[in-house]
Amino acid sequence: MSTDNTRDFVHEGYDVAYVQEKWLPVWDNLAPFKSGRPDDNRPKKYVLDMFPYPSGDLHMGHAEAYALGDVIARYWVQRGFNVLHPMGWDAFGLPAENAAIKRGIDPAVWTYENIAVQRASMRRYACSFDWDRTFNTCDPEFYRWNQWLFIQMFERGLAYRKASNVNWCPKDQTVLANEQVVAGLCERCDTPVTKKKLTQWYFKITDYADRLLDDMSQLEGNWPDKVLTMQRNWIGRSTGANVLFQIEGRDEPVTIYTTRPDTLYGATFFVVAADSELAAELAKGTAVEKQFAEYLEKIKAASDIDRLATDRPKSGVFLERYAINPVNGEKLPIWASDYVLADYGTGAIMAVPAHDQRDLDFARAMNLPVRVVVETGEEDPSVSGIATAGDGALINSGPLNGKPKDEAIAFINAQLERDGLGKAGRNYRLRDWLISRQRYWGTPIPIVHCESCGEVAVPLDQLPLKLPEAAGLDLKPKGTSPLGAATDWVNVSCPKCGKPAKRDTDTMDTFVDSSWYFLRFPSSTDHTQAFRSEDVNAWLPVDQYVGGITHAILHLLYSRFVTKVLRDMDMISFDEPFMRLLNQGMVAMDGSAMSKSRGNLVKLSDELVTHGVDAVRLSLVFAGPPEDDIDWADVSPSGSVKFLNRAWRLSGDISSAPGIDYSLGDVTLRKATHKAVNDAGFAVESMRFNVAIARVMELVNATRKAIDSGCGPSDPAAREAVEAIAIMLSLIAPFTAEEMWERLGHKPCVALVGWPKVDESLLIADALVAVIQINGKIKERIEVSPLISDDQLEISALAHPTIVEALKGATVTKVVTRAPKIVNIVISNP
RNA sequence: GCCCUCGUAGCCCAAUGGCAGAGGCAGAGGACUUAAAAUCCUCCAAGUGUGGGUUCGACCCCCACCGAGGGCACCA
Repeated sequence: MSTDNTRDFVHEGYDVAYVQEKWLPVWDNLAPFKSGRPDDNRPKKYVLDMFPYPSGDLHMGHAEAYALGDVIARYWVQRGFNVLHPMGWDAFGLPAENAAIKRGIDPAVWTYENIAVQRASMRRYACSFDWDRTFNTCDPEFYRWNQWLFIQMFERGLAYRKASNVNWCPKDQTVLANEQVVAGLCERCDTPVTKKKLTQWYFKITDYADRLLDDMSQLEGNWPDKVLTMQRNWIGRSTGANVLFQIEGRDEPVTIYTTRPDTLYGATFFVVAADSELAAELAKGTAVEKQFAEYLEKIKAASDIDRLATDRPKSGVFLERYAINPVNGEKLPIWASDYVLADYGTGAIMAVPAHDQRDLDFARAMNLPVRVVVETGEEDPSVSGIATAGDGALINSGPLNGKPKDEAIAFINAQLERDGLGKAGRNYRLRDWLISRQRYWGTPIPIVHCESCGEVAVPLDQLPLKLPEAAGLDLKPKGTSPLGAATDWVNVSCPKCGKPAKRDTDTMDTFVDSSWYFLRFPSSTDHTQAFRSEDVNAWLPVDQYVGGITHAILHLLYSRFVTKVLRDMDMISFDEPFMRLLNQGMVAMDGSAMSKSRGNLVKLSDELVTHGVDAVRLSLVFAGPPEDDIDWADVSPSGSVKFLNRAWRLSGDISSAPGIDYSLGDVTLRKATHKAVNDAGFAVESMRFNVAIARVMELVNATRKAIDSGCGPSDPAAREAVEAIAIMLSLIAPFTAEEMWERLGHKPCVALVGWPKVDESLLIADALVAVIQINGKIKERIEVSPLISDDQLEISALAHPTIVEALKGATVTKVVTRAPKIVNIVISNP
């Protein structure tokens, strides 16, 4: 027995600490959630919780997510499915490296220590994971397949290196993918991101933009709309046209992208991104070259955050050069400005101030002409200052005059294409995924740079390309990868020609690891390949994915991308990795997110000691809909303790023997049981876990009453009810459920006994109360058979004394009857 | 500025267009107890953010507004 006397539940309840210790070894031994048994004929389901970063022990957020994932996984096990519910660690990344620098130890040591702590906590938290399949991404046996994946990408032209102005986090001293920059700040440390010109590795996710967008139709209704919207916004597809403009004094024309080719006749000037090469070229040798250079310096100094402010006044420099509008030969003055982005489209635009607000703002600031070419019926933009973006008949537009927008676009696109001056095109906001990182604790990029052969992939039989030992390396962030200092590691002979060459010293973004880890679980013990296609195709796609909304774009978009690449390689047979997605809410305290600095941190370990594992799990799941945030101040773990004790006490009251024939039991209680089982199952399948728990609470209350003042403890219905309660509770409160099951005279595991079978005939109530309304207002209630017909109910309603009285002198215009629930009598005069 | 979601007892939350309350927390009273705790029983409370509309009937569907949260926001 426990000697801990700080707990508040010792009184009439069971000893939680003792029960927890009692069952863990039993479960270890029975391994109820092992999913790899070869003779297992059960249908398959794959339930996956996003794997954690091992930054310390588990916290309340983990506790909520894993409690929810567990309800789903355990439910499908009870329903007779062979459930794959694995767990692993997203073990590469900066926190380990930063901790290692601080303490002067190997990041691996810190990482593996934390993994051990988390794993032990997950066991004590009774997570239904299949531990046979676990892995850590920092293990060479995992990351060698990261390297394999990289080489597959490289060989297909989907991994490439280019020089570009990249996002740079000055604090972490590494580059970031676009997805890792949130509102101009580093997603990880909130430091303002700067730009740096670097040659880096990219994955060509833009090749998959259309499929990433279009395949979302498969996810509609099964993923939160919010996430789908965020991904759509992120990909940002637009349709329009690419149009060639000649530049005076330049041989080559310049292509611009526009979504409104119908407004070509309304172009009154031309703008190039000030930080583009084109701008520099056009400015060169002109009288304004110096002015341009000064402007460029000024805008380069401005941070991304400044640039993001939309109400910033427009600025720019007239380059004293001209572009020729291809449809009417007009000379358009060319300006350089920072309101045009160098890396979207071609970095050059035609400006149509009448119908584009940004162009209008610029025109007004620079005193440039405004020409209306779409008759929208709104006020003249040059007067109102508001560009008119709507549809209408084209004017001042030559052959387009009189046409509506869509027709004009089709016409002009065809004409441009015919004349070789342009054609319809699409553009995306999505950029290629920058995967190089200048840090130590990640997967080495398996490329050798050779002066004669260029970029050469490390031969597959030489994988894993292991990280050099951390000992002796300076891991401090300094803007270049620490791997560069590992001379013996860096200097190799070229795999192709054998001449001296150098390894790539960057490591991969850790999102590469998580972009395919879910494929590894079905065959994680196979060390000859990344995954066995037959196993992956048998288990995947993931039936239910559970994790935080923070990965709405990053991890989920990358995973979808890699899945499609592997599909194209014929290695897997599905397009989308995650069929259903649940984003659990956050756990807050007193109205704000928990944090040490706020002083409102609730320690999971403390809560577990005070209330027990089951009560914490129950509290988190019962607190509300899973996707809602939970305020720990609003939930009552001690209330959960009380409820669990109440349920547990029932199991000790039952005086019948196991195996008794339920059909002889009290019908009223049996009906309550079958309704609860039916409704709770439906609620779980609809992810309304809080409602499922309410149904179990109801049944506990009904059973208490039945035992105390109804059919009594020996009635078979009482046993049926309490056994059903134990089984349903096994999804949420596994210790209590197992303890109840044992007290009911059974052997473990309650987790495997199967969801109680619902007898449909017991779902029909004996008698119901039907409501009689007059003009929608309730006048009377009558007890009726659940099988009553509309006609019978209407007759009884109209014959009821109260109704007869109420209808005196009134004209009945209509009677609406919905047996067995309601009769509504519509009268015209009272 | 645009888009999405949500507003139900003191609080957290339920309710296929059909009796607004399932469940819990908090509160009140009672039983048991020498007393307290625990347990058991009973009770209490909103007319669904506001204003319109559709309907025999609206928390639910439609429109507008108010409030909260989230996403997007020089992407041509």
